[in-house]
Order: sequence, then C-alpha cells, then structure tokens
Amino acid sequence: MDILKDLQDRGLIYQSTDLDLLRKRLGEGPITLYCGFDPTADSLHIGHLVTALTLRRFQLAGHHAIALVGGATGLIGDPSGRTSERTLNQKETVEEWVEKLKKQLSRFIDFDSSQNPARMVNNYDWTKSLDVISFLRDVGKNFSINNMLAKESVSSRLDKGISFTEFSYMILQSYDFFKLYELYGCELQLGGSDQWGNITAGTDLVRKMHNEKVTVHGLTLPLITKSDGTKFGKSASGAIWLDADKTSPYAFYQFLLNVDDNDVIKLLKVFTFLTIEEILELEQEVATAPEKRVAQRTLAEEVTRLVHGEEALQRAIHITNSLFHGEIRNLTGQEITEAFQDVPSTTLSDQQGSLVDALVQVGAAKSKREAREFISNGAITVNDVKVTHIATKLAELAPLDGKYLVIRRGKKKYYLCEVVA
RNA sequence: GGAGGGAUACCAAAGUGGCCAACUGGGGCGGACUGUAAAUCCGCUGGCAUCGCCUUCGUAGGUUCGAAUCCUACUCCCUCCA
Repeated sequence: MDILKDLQDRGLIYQSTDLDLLRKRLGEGPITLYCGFDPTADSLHIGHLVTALTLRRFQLAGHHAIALVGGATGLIGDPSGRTSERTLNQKETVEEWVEKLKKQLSRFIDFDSSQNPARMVNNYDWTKSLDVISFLRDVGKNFSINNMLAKESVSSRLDKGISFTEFSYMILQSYDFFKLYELYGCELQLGGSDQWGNITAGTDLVRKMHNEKVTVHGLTLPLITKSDGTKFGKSASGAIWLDADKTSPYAFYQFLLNVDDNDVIKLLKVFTFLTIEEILELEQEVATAPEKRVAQRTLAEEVTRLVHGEEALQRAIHITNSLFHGEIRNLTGQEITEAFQDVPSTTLSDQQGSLVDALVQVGAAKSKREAREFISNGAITVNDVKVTHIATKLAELAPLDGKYLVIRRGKKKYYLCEVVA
C-alpha cells in the first residue's frame, strides 16, 4: 500500500521535506518514524488524534512507529503557535501527565503486537543526563542563532518577548530526532503544522551531525478546520478531551454526531480507518439523504470506539437512544445511573421541596428566577413529562424507580436528581 | 510637562436629575420549524418575591425629597501638543 498516496487522499499532508525522496525511501522498505507529544495537560485532546492516528496509519502499513512523550520538552515549553510565554509546570505534575499520555497513546498505537510493535520513548531519558558543556559544544554548535531567529515560532515572539528557555526548545526537539536516529534509525518525524520549524531544525541537525551524509525526513499535518474557518475540536464547554473523566464517552460521541454536513467527510478521512471508497459512498449518502446523518453516525461510532472502546461506545449509543428516541420511563433504576453518570446530578433530601429549588440545586438554572422562566417557557421536562406549573412540588413528579428525576432542559441538556427520604 | 475625551450589565453602545433594572446590536439561553442541522421567526437575559422589595452604571465621599445623570477627590484608559 502506498502510504503517502493514502495520506494525500485524506488531505493529511501539509508540508514536507523532499517528498519524492521520501517516497523513494518508503519504496525501499519499512521506515522508522516518530511523533512527539508534550505533556502540557493531563490528557490529549481530539486534535492530538490527527497525528497519533497518522502514526498508526504508518504502523499499519508496516512501518516502525515511535511515540515520544516529552518528559523533558514538557518541562521547557514549546513557543510554537503561542503568542506569549508559557508558565512552567511543576516537575511532579509533568511526570504525572507523562504517565497519563502514555496510557492514552497505547489506545491508538499498538505497542504489544508480535509482528511490528511500536515503541514508546520519553525524551527525558536522554536529556536528563546531558551536561551543559557537552550540550553547548556538541549540539549547540550546530545551530545558528540567525536561523533560529528566523523561525516563525521565535520571530513572532520577538516583539512580545521570549525567554531563553523557550527559545532553546527547538534545540531539544532537534536533539530528540538525532537521538532517535542514533538509537533506532528513525528517519522521519511527523507533527502538526505548527511543528514545521522544529522538525526542519531536527532534520538539519541530524544531517550536520553526520557531516551532510545522511538525509532524514519531515512531514507536517494540516490543522483541521471546520467549513466556517474555525478550528475543529472545541465545543461550547471547551476542548474535547480523550480522557473519559474529562469528556465523557457520551459527550464525545455526541460531539462527533453533531458535526456539520460540510465537515463530516473531511473528518471521516482524517479520523477513521475507513477506506477512501467507503468514505466516498458516505459522501453520496450525505448528498442524497442528509437527514439520515449516516456519515455522522459512522464518524461518531468509529472514533468513539477507537478512543473509548466498544463497551463505552455501546453505552453512548444506548444513552443517545433513550434520550433522543426512546422513553426514559422505560429505563430501570440501574440503567438510569449508568446512562446519566456523565450528566450533572444531585441528591435531594426534601421530598416536599419545589421543582424550582431542585433546578437551581442541580445546576439547570442559575437562579430561582431563571428556573421559573424555564418552567413557564416550557423548557423543563421531568421524566418525559413537560412541567409548566411554577409551583410544582417534587412529590407530584412520580420519580422513576421511586427516586430518580430525570430533568431535561431545552432539547438536549440533562440533569439527574436522586430523591432520598 | 501641557490640552482634551472617556470609564454603563457577558461584549459593543445609548442614556446626561424622577417615566431607568437602564434604548439598541452582538453573544448566550429558551420556544416554534427541522435532521439532536443550517437559515428564519418569537421570547428571555441582576437577585429575591404574592402587588412589591433589594443590589447595580470606574472607586470614595457630597448636593437633592429623589442621581447612571450634578459637585469634589482618587484610580485607570484614549487622543492631541511638547
């Protein structure tokens, strides 16, 4: 399989070093490649999936993938794409995040396969023991300040200011590439479009360290944008995380299910392993029967399964069905706790309390006034029954399984109240 | 250093003694329509409550029966001249 053609068909190639040379090299046999992930948060988000899955595409095509977590670079801070200096994170925090990222990456990249297992590395391992003198003599000598200043990540910060720490970032990342070439014969680095400067700095370093006799390659992937020009991956409530505790599988599934018709095909190409042919069929489906949203459903299922597993996917579908197409009343108490574990909930002790107070307590309304407004607007449904009387008491609402009140506000916001004696 | 202009609710922007909880636009939220869409239309958008009450218009005081509106001081921002 021609991996480069597949990536091109999917719109996944943005910038590259000599593409013909890379194609030639790939034709000669499996290549070792790497992509780095810096621990800047306790979880990856949906944007990281683009590069992580591309790494997997290479692995599936028989190439040797290395996933690097930036235990060292995460302590320094990449200036790329940032308009201001980062605040340094605590060492312990970064260590913790490294572990979390490692765990997440193993969901998409196969480190245990018997034929072609991928490798996980942490650049802290070879950076921690680097002493200043050898770093400056052996590595630093290969970097020209003039060149470094010209890089977008640095030049864009010269007016606003940049610390020496962040300025040096690209040297560390370049050293990673060099180190991986030495250790594992790694010849290709993948990254997001903002990584171009760091990647070329790396290919340059490897070449210089070998007296211009070695060529390694770099590839960047495009930033995924929506048809309205904005960045993909942000919901009203913030980033879409891969950590189930930060973005529930249900919310994750819903996010993808709700993508615009104009974006869904592009996203299928980027985020799924469906063949281009299969995706083109779905494109037809969008054109002829958009209301069925087959493409969106496919996208949501494929990616949720990939990130959270089959079981979580089924749960997300089940919740979706009962919330949007089924009857909540049909659910058992156990199913309710399961279905609404991702939804804001609260426990009410006063069965004689008013619905208005309950709405405020569960967070469905910011104030009693707003709660009353929602009720009189017909925005509030409790256990499938629309409530329109402001003075409604909890006791009148017939809890499911004797204790659950499933409150819906508007069309798709849910809250769960458990009433205890 | 000198001269002038401004600070209003999430943002923008009216209001210049009582009719102001404060025009209007955007955003947000809710409703109708729909495909859990887009577009469109309608409503709400300080808090508590049974008429009504309480807290808000940069900060702190003052004048007045009554102030976002007038006066004083302070803080911050902008423009122009040096």
